[in-house]
Amino acid sequence: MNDAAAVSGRCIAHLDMDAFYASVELLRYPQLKAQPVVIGGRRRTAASAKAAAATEPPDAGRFERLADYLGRGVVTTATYAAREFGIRSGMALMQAARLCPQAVLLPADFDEYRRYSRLFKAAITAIAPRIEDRGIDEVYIDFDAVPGGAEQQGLPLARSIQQAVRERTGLGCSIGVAPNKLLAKLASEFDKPNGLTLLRAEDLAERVWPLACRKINGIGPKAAARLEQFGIGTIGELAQCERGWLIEQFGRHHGQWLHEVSWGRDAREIVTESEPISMSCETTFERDLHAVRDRAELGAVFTSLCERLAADLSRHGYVGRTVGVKLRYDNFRSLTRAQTLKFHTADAVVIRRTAGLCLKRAPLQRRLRLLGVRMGGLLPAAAAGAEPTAQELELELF
DNA sequence: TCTGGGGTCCTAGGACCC
DNA sequence: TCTGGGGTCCTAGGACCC
Repeated sequence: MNDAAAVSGRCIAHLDMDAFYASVELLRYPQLKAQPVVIGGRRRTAASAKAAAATEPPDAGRFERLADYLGRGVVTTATYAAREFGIRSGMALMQAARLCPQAVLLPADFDEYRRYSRLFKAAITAIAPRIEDRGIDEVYIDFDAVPGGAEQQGLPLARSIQQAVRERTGLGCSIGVAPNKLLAKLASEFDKPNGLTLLRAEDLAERVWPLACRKINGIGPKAAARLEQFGIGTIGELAQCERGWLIEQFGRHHGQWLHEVSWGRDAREIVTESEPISMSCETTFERDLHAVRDRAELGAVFTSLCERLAADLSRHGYVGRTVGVKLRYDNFRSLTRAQTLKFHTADAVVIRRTAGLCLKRAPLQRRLRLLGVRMGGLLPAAAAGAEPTAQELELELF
């Protein structure tokens, strides 16, 4: 059935910024270019960002002199020089520090990354207006929406976008061009950094089948491990499995999907607009807290999470009706509790009250390392019904 | 060597209604 | 008194992604 898409010959690109956060930092601190740089740990506050800008990344930023600072942070990203030492994103900072004590540690500055994110996306849409946002550092681009965009298999258009991004931001990116999103995403990784890769349906056996299944967007560590148990390591090996057998092993939906992607088939459209489903705020404590012994501290954090969430909702113009909490215990096990209200709201007091009721339903004997608050069932505030009366609130919450 | 924060989507079971 | 299905909503957990 996906042959129709293949015949119609869509032309889709996936653009991925090269080592995005690290590259933004190197724009500010070019003297760090050859050095191992790790980004992670505490977020940069407005004050510390100002200090950082004034002082340049100080030698005090080196791991070996920051033992107290590393806390429970993880590596958000690392420059290619740091990766040489085995440092990977997601790794505990403590471990990264052991691998490369002389690395420079920079706190993440998401405001700055978002600013560059807007810049590079604007550079793209000035040339190709139909893009699908896939987070801070990547997009899909509909080449068919650009007159002549699919000519020469999209190569000239991809080049001009790559050039425009560099001129506008000083940053490099890699682009994959293919007949669908699945293949475009794979292709953008083929030649990083500054890559430009065309991948045609007929290249499947030669270029895609040798890759590990894990390379497919949607096959994570768990699925990859299960496939490995059956001796399926590559996408080609996956493609040799019978559809029926995959469905038996992985369920109707997932099994069918595994079969489709192994043959490079993907009919998903470019989605240019979407509304958020949920918003949340969570924090990991510097040390594990106990519900009774650290009651005051925990309560203060809880309230401030609810206030931040309420502010985020209002700032973006949303209300929601399912309030939830998330806990992570000292043994790293997580749990969630949720409650759906009869009305939509973005009110901090209502959120705090409802989240409090959720929290009461969770076991609180163990110490906690993380607390989070979430609002689901979002609706644009303008589209929501009337605020509940005091009486309705009373009924539901008190 | 212990493991961030912000999301989406899927599944499964139970409640409830027709 | 005992019995059907189907549909929708809600909750909880888990996989996955950036």
